[in-house]
Amino acid sequence: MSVMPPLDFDDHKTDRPDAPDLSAPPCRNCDVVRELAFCADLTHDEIRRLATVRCHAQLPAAFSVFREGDPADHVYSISTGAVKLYKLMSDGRRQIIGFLFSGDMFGLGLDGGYCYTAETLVPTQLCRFTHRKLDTMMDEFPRLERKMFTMTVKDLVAAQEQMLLLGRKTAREKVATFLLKLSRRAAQQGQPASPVALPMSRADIADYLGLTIETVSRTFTQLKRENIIGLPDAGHVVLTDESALRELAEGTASG
Amino acid sequence: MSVMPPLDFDDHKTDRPDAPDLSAPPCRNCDVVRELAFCADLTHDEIRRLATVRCHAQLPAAFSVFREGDPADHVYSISTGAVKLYKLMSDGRRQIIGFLFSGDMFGLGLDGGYCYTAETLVPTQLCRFTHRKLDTMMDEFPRLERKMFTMTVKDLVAAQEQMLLLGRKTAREKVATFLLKLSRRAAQQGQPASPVALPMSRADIADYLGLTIETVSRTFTQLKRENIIGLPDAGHVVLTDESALRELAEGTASG
DNA sequence: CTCTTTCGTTGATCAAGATCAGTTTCCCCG
DNA sequence: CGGGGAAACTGATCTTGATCAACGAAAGAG
Repeated sequence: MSVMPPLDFDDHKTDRPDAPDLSAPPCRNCDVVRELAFCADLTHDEIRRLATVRCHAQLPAAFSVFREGDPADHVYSISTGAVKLYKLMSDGRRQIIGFLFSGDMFGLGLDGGYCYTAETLVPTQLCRFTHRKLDTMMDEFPRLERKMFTMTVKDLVAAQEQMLLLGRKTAREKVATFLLKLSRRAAQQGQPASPVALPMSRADIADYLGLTIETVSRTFTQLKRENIIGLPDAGHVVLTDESALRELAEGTASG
Repeated sequence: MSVMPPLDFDDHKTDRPDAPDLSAPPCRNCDVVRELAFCADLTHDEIRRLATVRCHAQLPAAFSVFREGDPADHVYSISTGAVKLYKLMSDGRRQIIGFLFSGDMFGLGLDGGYCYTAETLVPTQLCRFTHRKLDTMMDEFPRLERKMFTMTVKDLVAAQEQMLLLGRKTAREKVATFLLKLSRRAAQQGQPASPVALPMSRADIADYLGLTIETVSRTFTQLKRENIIGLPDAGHVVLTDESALRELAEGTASG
């Protein structure tokens, strides 16, 4: 169920953190997502200050950024790419907590250890900050704290929405909700809303929706037969009938 | 499934908000939970300032504080009592997002409307603040914002834990996890950890755990037969074998 | 105190989705 | 281009928890 990534956390740690070529340009890679990321709302000077404590990294796909239980020293922001967060039970059951994209932040939590594992889905550029320095920055720049607070509230609202999905929706409703959410997110990022890309595997989708791989697969083909979606290949979905999908997602569907 | 409360929101609004007898003593009712509530960490003077914009209320049981979709004007903090937060689907399916107790805060969210309904479980004393004034206070007292931020991160971590429960745990595991959580929370509030009180109905528990009333009831009696818990009455549970419960909750149990 | 209503428990049956068991498709790599 | 392996798809069967139905017990109204 949970395959080890090609490189482990320690390699990662020793490989790149303070590599000189990465810390040079002040948030150059972030320009594109400035509007969304937690460093939005800051002035040019504030971003320059923030850049002095950040550390940039380019990671390959299927790479573990950190694991559940690791000492929680850093907070991350995604410049480009995609990340999944998940929790594991001792017998291997897995729940994916979220799929994250450009501008998303992760790594916040209680003291004493990350409460989920973070793994890249595709080659990903990350911005990393130590908790300690970020706390200092928040003291200096109230707008930074406010923005991070707001983003955390948004995450909480999304988590509550996901509780409704996991606890009360049927398989069809779960898949429909998932596809719409991905589509909206893609649009928000300036990507096409309809042939929506699925950078994650069927197993990932299943573990995100509280289903099995088989049920996800069956539901996809079922929706395709009903001409609600199209499946040009396993990694892309065409939202042929978005209104049907919306009705399905809310549980308002007839059939 | 969702019965209307005895009094509606408008009654509440017109009945008490700025009633003189409620705004007089500066957080007298909060003294007991000062350590936990979001106004912890503040100096005496800061609390005095905060008290000038707060509004206290005593609500009966089964009272709607606000409903999903209502304009989100206020943030609430529980002085004493218990509250449930839930989301509804159009066909009546319900997901309880959380059970809240003394010191807990609710009402944060996106602009434009509460994304859940808040209803008292028992007679409850609440502290109410307008978003606007609370924002002003946060600007003045960075410690206040920091505390609210921290509490929101905690809520998020709890929500992620609940996603694992809803998506991947069995009925037995769900119930075991729920009882342990309640017990720990009771202990933290200075109440006995073992004959733990269940201020909510079986329907509430079911809608919190993504189960039906019948399954919750059957699981309780099953655990009772196995001498893992005791059920003196419907509203109390004795944690007879806490370690068995812990194993069950983590999915480590043998049987 | 009794009637009524709601809530909780229990039993019988059902069905959505899980599990088990292949088969097909798509990549990746030689 | 062809072979190996992983990922996705599909079919058959099973199981958990849902649904349907009934009953008992506690709580609230008159």
